Amino acid sequence: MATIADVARAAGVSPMTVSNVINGHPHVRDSTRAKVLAAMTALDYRVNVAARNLRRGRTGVIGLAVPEVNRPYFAQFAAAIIAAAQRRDLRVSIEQTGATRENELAVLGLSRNRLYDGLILSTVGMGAADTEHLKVPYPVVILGERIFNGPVDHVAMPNAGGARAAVRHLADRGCRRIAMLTGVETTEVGVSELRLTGYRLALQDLGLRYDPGLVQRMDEMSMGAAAERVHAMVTGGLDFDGLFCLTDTAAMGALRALADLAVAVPEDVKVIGFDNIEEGRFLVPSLSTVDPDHQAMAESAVGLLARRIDGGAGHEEFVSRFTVIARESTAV
Amino acid sequence: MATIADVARAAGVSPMTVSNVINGHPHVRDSTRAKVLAAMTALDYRVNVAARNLRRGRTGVIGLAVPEVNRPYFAQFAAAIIAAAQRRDLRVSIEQTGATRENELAVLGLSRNRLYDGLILSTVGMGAADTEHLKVPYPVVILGERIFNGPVDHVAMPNAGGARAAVRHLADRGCRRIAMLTGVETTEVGVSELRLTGYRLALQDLGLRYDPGLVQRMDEMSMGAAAERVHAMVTGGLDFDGLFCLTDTAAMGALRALADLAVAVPEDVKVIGFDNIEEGRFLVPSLSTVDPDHQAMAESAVGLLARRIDGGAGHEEFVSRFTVIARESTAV
DNA sequence: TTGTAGGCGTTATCAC
DNA sequence: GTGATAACGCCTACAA
Repeated sequence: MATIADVARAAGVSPMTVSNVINGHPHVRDSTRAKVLAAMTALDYRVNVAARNLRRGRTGVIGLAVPEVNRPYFAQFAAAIIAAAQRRDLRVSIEQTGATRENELAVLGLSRNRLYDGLILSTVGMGAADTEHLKVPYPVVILGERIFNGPVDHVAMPNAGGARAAVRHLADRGCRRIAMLTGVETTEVGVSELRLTGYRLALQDLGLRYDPGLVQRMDEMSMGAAAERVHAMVTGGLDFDGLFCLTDTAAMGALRALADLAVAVPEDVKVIGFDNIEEGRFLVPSLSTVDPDHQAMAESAVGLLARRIDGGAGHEEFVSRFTVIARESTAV
Repeated sequence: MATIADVARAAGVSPMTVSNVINGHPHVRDSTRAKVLAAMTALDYRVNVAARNLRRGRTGVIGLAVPEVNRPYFAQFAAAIIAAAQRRDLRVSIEQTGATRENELAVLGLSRNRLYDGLILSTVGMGAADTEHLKVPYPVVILGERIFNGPVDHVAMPNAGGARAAVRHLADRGCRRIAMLTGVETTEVGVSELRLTGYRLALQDLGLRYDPGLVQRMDEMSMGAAAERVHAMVTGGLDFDGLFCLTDTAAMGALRALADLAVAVPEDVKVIGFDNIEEGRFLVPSLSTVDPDHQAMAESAVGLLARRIDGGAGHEEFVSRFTVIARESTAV
């Protein structure tokens, strides 16, 4: 529990000099530096981050708010964010919002207590009407579509474009009755709606009729819910030969349900997901998907936030590129 | 950026009274409280956490160091920890160690900067020889076996017991040549060794001969590495009818490799994992596993840490119960 | 019930 | 190249 003052006393210098040594200031005589370093070692000195934060007005911590870390996609994203932050000497504190609007707003409020230097917020429940809430006195990067015109940076996925490509991929492999497994209509520009837009655009491209019966909405994007829904679709006699799932996680559930019902994938139904979670490669059959390049998104989110923390102005938007990854679940 | 002083001025009271209102002290006249609250709202006052931390000597943040959040098991665990911490008004900052000894030690050092009130450390790379490093001036809960006699609490999994039960489960279903997919020998009491102990004990119980050739060690516990290794085992002509995988993640890779080689699961080889990750239920075939009750472990880890933060003494150890979950991969 | 004084540990400023 | 001073915003003790 030694303080700078203790070290200064031991080294026979002033606290300020110790501080200068700690912070690598150039104008310190080598012999002085040596004395100070020796004293620091002897006393096992550690900086008190709270005091430094108070003085500097910064915490060195950024917040990351995601629905739940225990979802492969967000886990992957969180891992990438933490790694990117580490490279910039920032620590990451994670908040779980459960994908609800209230919790997303609560996180914005929390951070106003200067807990974090900045916040990366994955918006799922919030909508355009909540733009006001984004007017907070610290940098925010929204992970999601440009829902808001507020004073925030955005890191977006190519939702519509990726979905469009996924559906085209199914059609290229011969599918004509392509179903989509998506979420409930939350906000007009939520992930579900954007990917649904891509789905519809693809159908148009292909000259296929849009059949609302093929669009299946689920309350919750879990493997279990997806499995149940697909089960119901098949036993209910819905006719489809392709299935585009909103997320890979949902696709995992779908694959399981199809296996239960002895519907062969890809022979009877071809399945494609979205996110490229690591697990997809190892499923049986392995899962075709849209890869939105998390790495680039994470790097960009942290980069934008860091720039803003350092006083950068102007609101930027980053949209990652995507790739369609063809695996067994859509093989011909 | 209003401070307590600003609020006090606006409300016509002293800063101390504002502080009392903020912290819910009882002896404040209602009318005074009302005035203060009004001023706080008007000025949009937010406490400065850095200042409060400095004064209180606490940060309200606990560190959670895991190899990587992007591994289903640790993601699940992290989610549970964060939820448990949230219930106690603690925030969780995550560090990724990559399962290396150096990084685990580095995290211990980091936290000495009073960044966290306490630390939950998942030890993988550290061994008994590192006990010294655990002597840090803040509470630590080790997630892992009682490797150390140091001044720390432990939250342990029933590694040996769970492994023993898993192997017995395979034998009960008719397996006689049971292979184990495990990690490299790191520490004498690492997860790999403990579960291997369970494996050997089970063989003894069953009167089966221990065949070192059936114990397959991998450098890295990933799906990809496991798939490769199992591929090599089969194409190399290794004779086995049961496979106990160190983790469910490894088992996912194993299942994939077996499918590639047209080895039927469970008919030709039965497979069981360890961890009960959520995905296991949805694999094809669904994965039998040992469930170590993460929920209880997480709750207990945060509970122990919170108690220590609040000054509790004495080193406790919590070992969770386990259950063997039988699914398709070990069906008869 | 409310207010005053002081210090938590660090660092920016500016003088020497 | 080094150091004195002051301040970051809050809260514990004590006084009124």
